[in-house]
Amino acid sequence: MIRRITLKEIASELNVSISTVSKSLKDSHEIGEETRKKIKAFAKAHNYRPNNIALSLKNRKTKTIGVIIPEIVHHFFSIVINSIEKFSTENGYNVIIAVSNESFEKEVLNMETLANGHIDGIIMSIAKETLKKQDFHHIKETIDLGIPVVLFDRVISDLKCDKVIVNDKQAAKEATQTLIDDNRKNILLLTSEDYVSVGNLRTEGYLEALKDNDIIPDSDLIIKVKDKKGSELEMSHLEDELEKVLNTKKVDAILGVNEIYAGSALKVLKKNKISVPKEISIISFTDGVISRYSSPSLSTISQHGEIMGERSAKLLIDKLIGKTESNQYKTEIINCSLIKRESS
Amino acid sequence: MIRRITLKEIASELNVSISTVSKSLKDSHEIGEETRKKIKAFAKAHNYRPNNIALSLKNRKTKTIGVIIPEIVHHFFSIVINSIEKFSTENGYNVIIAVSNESFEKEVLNMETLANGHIDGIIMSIAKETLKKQDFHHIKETIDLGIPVVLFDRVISDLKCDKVIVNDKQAAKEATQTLIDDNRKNILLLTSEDYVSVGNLRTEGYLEALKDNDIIPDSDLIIKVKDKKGSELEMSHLEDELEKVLNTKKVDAILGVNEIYAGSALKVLKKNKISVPKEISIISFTDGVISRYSSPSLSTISQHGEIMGERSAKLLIDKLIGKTESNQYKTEIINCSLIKRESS
DNA sequence: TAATTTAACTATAACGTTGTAGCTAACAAA
DNA sequence: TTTGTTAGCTACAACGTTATAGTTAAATTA
Repeated sequence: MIRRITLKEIASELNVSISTVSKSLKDSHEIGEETRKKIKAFAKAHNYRPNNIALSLKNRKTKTIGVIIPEIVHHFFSIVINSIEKFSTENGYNVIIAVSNESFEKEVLNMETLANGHIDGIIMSIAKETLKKQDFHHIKETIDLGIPVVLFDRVISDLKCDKVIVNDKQAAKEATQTLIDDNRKNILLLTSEDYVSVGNLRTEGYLEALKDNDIIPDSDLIIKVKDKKGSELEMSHLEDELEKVLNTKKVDAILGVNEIYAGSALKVLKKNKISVPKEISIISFTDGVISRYSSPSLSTISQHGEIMGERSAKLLIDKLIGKTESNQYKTEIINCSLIKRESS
Repeated sequence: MIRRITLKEIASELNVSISTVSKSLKDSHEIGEETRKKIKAFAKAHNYRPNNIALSLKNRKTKTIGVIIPEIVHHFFSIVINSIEKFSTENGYNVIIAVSNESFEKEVLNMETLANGHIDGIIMSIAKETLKKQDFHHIKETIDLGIPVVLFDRVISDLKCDKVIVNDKQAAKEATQTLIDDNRKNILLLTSEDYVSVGNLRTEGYLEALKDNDIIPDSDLIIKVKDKKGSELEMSHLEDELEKVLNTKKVDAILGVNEIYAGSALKVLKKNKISVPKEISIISFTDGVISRYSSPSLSTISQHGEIMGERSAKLLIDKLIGKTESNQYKTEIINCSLIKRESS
C-alpha cells in the first residue's frame, strides 16, 4: 500500500519549499525552468494527485452535486439520475444520491446531511409525504444557506429555486382528446391521491378535455389509487376498485397517470377477458420498460426523463459556476410526447 | 443568505478561544459548566454544524462510499444501488454514484476521480468492455492506495478485495433441470457474449444440466446475443436469430440470462403465434418489472439484488471501520431462487 | 559605485477542525 | 511561606492546499 504523496513530501524530498512545488506544478513562471521540470518529473514519477478534500476546504467548493429522489427502483427516476450523472460528470461534477423513499422525515434527514456535507448544490424531486404535509422548511433552509436547489417533476411554486417540469395538464388533456377522437367517451382515469401535484395536474387535464367535448365527468370513473407503503397493497387496491367499476359501468378507455397503474389495469382486463385496445384502449404516463414489454404494448406519454435530468443539472451547474445570477430563478417546461403503441 | 457559523466566529463572539468552543461542544469537562452551557446555547441558537470537509481533511475519512456500476437504468443494478444507499445511510455513509456505461475508459476515469476524491471505499460491478479487455490495472491501483474495494455480481477472482456473487452456475443448472423435469428437452439458451463472466457461468450450468440428463447440446440452440451500443440493435439481432432458429429447429423451452432477452423472446413467440408455456416455456434470470407485467408473466431466477447490495455495503463498511482485517478478503455467495410464474 | 530592477525562490496565513501541551490563578497541603 | 495540585482556560500544530507578501542574490541601470 502506497499512500498518496503530498506537496510537503515532495518539497522535503527535493529540498525546496512547499510553495515552490505547488507553483511548479501549476507551471508558474515564478519558478525557474530547471526546478520546475525537476519537480514535475518527480511528481509524475510518484503519481502525485492533489488532495481534493484539501482543495474543497480551501475553495469552499466540492464539485459535487447532491440528488434527492423519492425512489431509485423506478424507471423515470433512474433515467433522470442517469442523465444528471452523465451531464454532471461531463462538467466535472460528482453526484451523491440520497433516497427519500417518499418519506418526509427521511427527506429532511437527507437534506440535512447533504447541506452540511460535501455538496455544492442539490437537485431534488419532492417526496409524496412532504407534498401531503406541505412542509418545505428544510428546502427553504438549504436555500437560505446559499446552497442552490433545483426541483424537478414534483415541484412547488413558491420556492426560490429553479424548476424543471413537464406540461402535465396539457399532455393529459391531449391524451384524453386522442381517446375521445377515437370515439371513446367513457374514459376511466387511474390517478394518485390529491396531494401529488403531478397527479392532480393530469386529472385537471383529463377533466378539461371532457369538458371541451361536453362529456360530463363521472366520479365513479376516477379511481384515486391509495398510496400504501409496500406497493403490493397499493396494486391490490387498484385491482379491486377497477374490477368493481368494470362490472358496473361502461368503460371504453383508460388513462393512467403512470405505467405501473396501467400495467396493473392491463392485467385486470386480461383476467376479465376484455380485449385491448378493441374494447378498452389504454394510454398511460411514464414511458418505461413495462409499456414496451407488456402485451399489448402500451401507448404512453413520455416525460423525457433524460431531458429533465440534463436540464436540471445544467440549471444547477450554471448557478454554481456563476454563469447565471444566483437570485434569479427559471422554470423550464418540457413538452411530453405521446408514443403510440398497441394499446390505443 | 446566512453562511454557516464556524467555531472561530463563535469564539470571537463570546470572547473565548476556539479550543474552548470546540471542547464545550464536545462536552469536555476541561471546560467549566457555565462556559460550556453558554457556548452550547449560542451554538444552538446559531444553528452551528461542524464543517464536514474540514473534518474529512483532519480525519482522513470522508464517510462516503463510491459506487461504480455499468448502468443505472436497469432493474437489477438499481435495486442494488438502492440497497447500498439504504444500508450506507443507516450506517452514516453517503453514496456517490458513477456510471461506466459498460465502457472501460469511463470506468477507469470514474475510478480515478473517486480514488483521489471524496470517498473512503468503492463498491463496483465491472463493465463488459473491461471484462473483455481483461485489464484491471485501475482496480489494482486503487486497492494499492489502501482504498478498499468490494466487487459484486461481475467479479474477477484474482483481486485483493471482497466479493459478492450469486451461484450463477448452480442456478442455471437447476433452472435447466426444472425445464427438463417438465419434459422439455430442446432448450434454447439466450446468453451474452463469452467475456461476460456471469453469462459464461450460466451457460456452464445449462450445459452441465444437459449433460447430467444425457442430452447432447446443440450449438444452434445457443444464441449469444451481440452487444451493441444502443440496445435497439442488440434486440433486433436477438429477434432475428431467434426467429431463424424457431423456423429450423424444434424448441420447447427457453432459458434467458436476463429478462430483457426473455421479454424480447416472448415478443417473437407471440408474433409467431407460439403459445407460452404450452409450446415453449420460458425461465429467465433477473427478477424485474418486465417479468411481472409481461403476459404471460415470466418465471424468473431472482439474484436478490437487495441482499447483494446490503452485503456489499456491509463488507465495505466493516473494513472501513476496522471491524474486519484489511488484508483478509471474503467472497460471499448468494443463492438465487426460482420464482415460478406463468411462463413455465 | 550606489540605486534599482528582476529572477527565483520562501514564509505565512488561511480554509475549519481537533488533540496535545502549556499557561494562570486559586486553593490545599506541608 | 513555599510547594503542589487542580480547575479552567488558551496556544499551537496538523490535515493539504494556494495566494499574497516577503526575501535574497544577481543583474541592470544611472
